[in-house]
Amino acid sequence: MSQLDFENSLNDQQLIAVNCNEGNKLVLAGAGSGKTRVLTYRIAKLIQDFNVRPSDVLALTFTNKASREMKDRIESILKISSQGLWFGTFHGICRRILKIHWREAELSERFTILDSQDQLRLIKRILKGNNYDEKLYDPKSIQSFINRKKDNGHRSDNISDKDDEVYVAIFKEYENILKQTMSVDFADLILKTYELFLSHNQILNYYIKRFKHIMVDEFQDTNLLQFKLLKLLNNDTGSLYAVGDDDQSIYGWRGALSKNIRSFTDQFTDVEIFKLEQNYRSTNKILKVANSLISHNKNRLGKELWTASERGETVKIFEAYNNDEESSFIVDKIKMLERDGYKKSEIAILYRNNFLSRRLEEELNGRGIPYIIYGGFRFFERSEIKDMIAYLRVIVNPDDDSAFERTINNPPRGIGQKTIDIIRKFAKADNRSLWKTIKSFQNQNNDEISSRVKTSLTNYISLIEIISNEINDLSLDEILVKIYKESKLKSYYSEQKGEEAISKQENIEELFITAENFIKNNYDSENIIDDFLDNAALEAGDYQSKLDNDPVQLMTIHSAKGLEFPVVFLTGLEEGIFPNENRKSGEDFLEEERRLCYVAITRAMKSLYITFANARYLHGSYNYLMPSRFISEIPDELLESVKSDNYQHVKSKNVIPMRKKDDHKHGFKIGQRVKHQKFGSGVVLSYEGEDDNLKLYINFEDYGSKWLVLTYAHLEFL
DNA sequence: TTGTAGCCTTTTTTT
DNA sequence: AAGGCTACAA
Repeated sequence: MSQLDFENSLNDQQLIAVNCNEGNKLVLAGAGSGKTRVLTYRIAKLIQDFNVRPSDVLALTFTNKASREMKDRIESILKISSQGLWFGTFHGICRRILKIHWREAELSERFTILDSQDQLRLIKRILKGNNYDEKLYDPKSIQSFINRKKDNGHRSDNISDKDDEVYVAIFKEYENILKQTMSVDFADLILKTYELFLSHNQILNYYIKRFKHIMVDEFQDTNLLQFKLLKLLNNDTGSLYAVGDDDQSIYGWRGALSKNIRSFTDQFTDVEIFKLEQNYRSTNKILKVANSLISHNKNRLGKELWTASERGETVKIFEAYNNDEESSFIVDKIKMLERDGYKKSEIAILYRNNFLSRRLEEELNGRGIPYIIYGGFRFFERSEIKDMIAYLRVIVNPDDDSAFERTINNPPRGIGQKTIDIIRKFAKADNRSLWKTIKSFQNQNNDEISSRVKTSLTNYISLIEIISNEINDLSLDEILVKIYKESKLKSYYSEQKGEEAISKQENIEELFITAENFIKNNYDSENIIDDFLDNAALEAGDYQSKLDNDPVQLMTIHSAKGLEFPVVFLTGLEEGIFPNENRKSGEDFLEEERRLCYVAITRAMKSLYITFANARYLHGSYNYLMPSRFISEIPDELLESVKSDNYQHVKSKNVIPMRKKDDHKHGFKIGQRVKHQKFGSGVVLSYEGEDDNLKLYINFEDYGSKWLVLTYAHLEFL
């Protein structure tokens, strides 16, 4: 075994954190301080010098990308195999455990994983089935209610009496259906594993013994249940090695508790804490920008990153007229950076939400620059792919109602809403799945179902059964090809004209290739179909415009966490978009947005461009927007304002000039203070429409942000 | 009853 | 821009 040179690969602080004895450790590590480096070298240290077997180690992350990244790094520094070492996301690892102990977990061997889309559909169906008004009971808030409960370890029979009765009733029915249809949702993967451990001591003990060393990256992202799970596995005898940074906590909306970092010392025994405050990633100037921004947050454990690296270039800020100008500026710069010797894959474009990528994609496409999008319009979320996957799901598990409903009349085969409602009614009455219900129609007369529909149902049943029977003789990709043909989806799409149908067909062809690759990469899989399905639910699949080995990297800030790039473009810095104001804007929420911005800034190693646009197409219409408050929270002297004309770099004191076009014929400006009879005083954030239809978006001090029609609002301009 | 064209609403972030 | 919903034709 070749000896690793720990001394020369790590600085003093890092070395202490890597060389420590076994036991519970907490590494508080700032952005770019070599967090993942420490984690990977620690694993190497355990295996090399502490004689720990790889199979004694469990390495947990939050995103699939982070997990792959860690695995790659470990395998490149460890010259020995990491075989037996479990890498994965919390969800992925729990799925693996549940697949092994499905019987004890009271699951079916081939349970289905519902993604959030499936979950939402199911909730809508329950609402409809009970005649609840969707306006009164918003499906999305019910979805987050259920998820929040489960993330905190509660099921519907274990709920506080403060909760809305209807919500609880829907939660109950929801759980019932999951059970009936042998499905689990994302939260279930964790919760079922937790419950399995609580109810089966011998299983828990096995894993306590097995995972003597548990490593957790991004510890600030753990939720209550994940924390409890770690505590169970730790059992006061194991060693948990957690790495985290409260300033990078950006999953509060998903139930993550950054205070888990603080609870760590109380809840685990003899915790030793290490701090890594030296940043190796970014230049001094980038770091200063990051530090000045995050200092506006009150709720921090407190730490100041420093760096010994060069001062570097000043962070650039670009004010675009609209999103067209923003994207063409970025592509201009990319071409320039390429001439300067940067590889395209060293350049990342980051944005707050996925739809902001669209205009950027167009521009990149139009000007022949290859790119890859991580997440975003996910491959496995495309409707035609979901359709194909749904067929595969029905074949594996016909009781999977969500997949059944997706496939029963797709392509149209004469089974409409009415029929489906009838099937549902019987299914609910008999407490069984939709599939079992239509099977029972075959051998009994039912006057609610016409003979024509009955034939259609029988055809559907035999379609599924015929493919099921051949499942053992065919490979995964052959099964998919067969589904495509036999389901008539193939002829359905090819009869349609238009670009959309063509692109759908192409995507399905792509799915066949994905399946082939999946077989190659998982040759040791015991059940390739199940693994493929779970992979489709748990892993989104990245989308690449065309195959190229040097693409520009596009992703949301959330998925950029943990990564670094020599050049970063941080786009869409406008009020309403970033900070995003879709949810109620409490102080906590704003701080999380600010941390998100901090994460974005600290991804950059050498140069950082921040861009914002005065106007942008949003939801189909043209909107005027204010620059993000985050820009004004960064001291002017740390930013250099650049013009789209490449050669004219103008240093400006006033980074956010008042724009001429804000002066509107109605006599108000964006940023103008106004007074309303009922809502009191506020500030104009943006406007839309003209003349009598002119609507103002006003942020009232006491009532929050509202759209008001100018003609009716009787506003007083102050 | 089903299929579909066109209207209406609605968009955070990930597993 | 895309999905859901409604109204209407077949």
